[in-house]
Amino acid sequence: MSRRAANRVKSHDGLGRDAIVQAAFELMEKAGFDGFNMRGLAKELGVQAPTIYWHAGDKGEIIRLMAAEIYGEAYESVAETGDWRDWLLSFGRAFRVSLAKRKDSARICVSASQPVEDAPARAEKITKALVEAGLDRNTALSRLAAIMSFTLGLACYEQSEAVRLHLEAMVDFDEVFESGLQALVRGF
Amino acid sequence: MSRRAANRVKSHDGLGRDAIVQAAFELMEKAGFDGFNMRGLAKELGVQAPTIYWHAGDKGEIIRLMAAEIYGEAYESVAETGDWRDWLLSFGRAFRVSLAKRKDSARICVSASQPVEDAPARAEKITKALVEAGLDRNTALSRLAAIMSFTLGLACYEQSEAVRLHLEAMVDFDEVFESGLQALVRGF
DNA sequence: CATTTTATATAACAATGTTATAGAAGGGGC
DNA sequence: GCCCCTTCTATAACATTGTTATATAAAATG
Repeated sequence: MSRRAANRVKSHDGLGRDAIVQAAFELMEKAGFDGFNMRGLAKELGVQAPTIYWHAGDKGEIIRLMAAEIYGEAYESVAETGDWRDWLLSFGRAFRVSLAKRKDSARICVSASQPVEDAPARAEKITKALVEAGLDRNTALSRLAAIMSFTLGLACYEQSEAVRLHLEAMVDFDEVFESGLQALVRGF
Repeated sequence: MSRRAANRVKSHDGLGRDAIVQAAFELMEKAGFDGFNMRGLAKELGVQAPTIYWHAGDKGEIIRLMAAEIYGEAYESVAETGDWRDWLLSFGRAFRVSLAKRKDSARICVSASQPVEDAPARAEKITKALVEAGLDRNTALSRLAAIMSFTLGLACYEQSEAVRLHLEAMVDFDEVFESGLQALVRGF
């Protein structure tokens, strides 16, 4: 285990995974996705760039940790309810709120691809809830994927400066989201 | 106009904008989004990297041209019909087909943000068709945005290697798309 | 106190986007 | 024919950035 720091929980000083991810979000807020780099993140942490590699993996891993936090917050704040339609509505809104909180969150999620290690377990939890609420497993997964796709895709457009500049005068993204979400769930 | 080659239509030899964009798609096929770089594109064109800048601006511009082609093909192949629901279904499917044709097309679209110069005009055309089919302008824009968001978002997940590895055994993306698309349009 | 582990900095490398600059190739004007 | 201007291309080089190598300080451990 020469240099992998994979399952470190917390280092004895302030430079743990959590601190790095938090600093990463702060840098993302200031610099945006394109201006996000390892030296900037190091400066945010008051440290030199290579130090980060000791605690977290590479840049891709950090992006993945950020995506994990975005998805994690959505999974955690989903309202528990018996109706699968309410589950889907609640999760869609929670995902949107989590995305809206962070600058360039959509590009983080798209670049990260995999929401990191515990994502399957979390997706499994919500899928299970949908199954208990009456959907068969395949349908549950399909509809959850649709809700997530719609929410993520809209955030992509919303966070794209050029698109926003052209559309935000004409459409209200919150209205597009809410009506689209309801249409999707109603249509299922 | 010292160095902007913005409105060049075609150079007298083979190295025009179209050739560059075509080569860009070929390189994207081989190398993927992460392996896509200017030197590789130059090699694809049998030329040195700086030459590209004379014809086609910077890397961002090339990504934008690629996105423009993806969107353009979708706009062109949409079936003309009187019913706004059929318009939306047709456009969603056309967009999906255009995305599916090219490797990492979703990331191209997300990175490009702006579908390039003539995109507003094209979006205007389809919006107009929806209005003529009975929707008010605001609703037309909102629903079109929803269809595009869903289609793009699903492609993001589908083209994400890690997500696909975990989900493709459990869900059929074509089925997720088709059922989601129909649910959206039905729910409107 | 010696040694191993933990944590950081400095230096450096490779890849990549981009610019500066020089020069070839061809076409008009004298 | 010669000059010059536009058009295009290559070479060289620079800045940024992700990442690794390596030395070393600090802390724990025996």
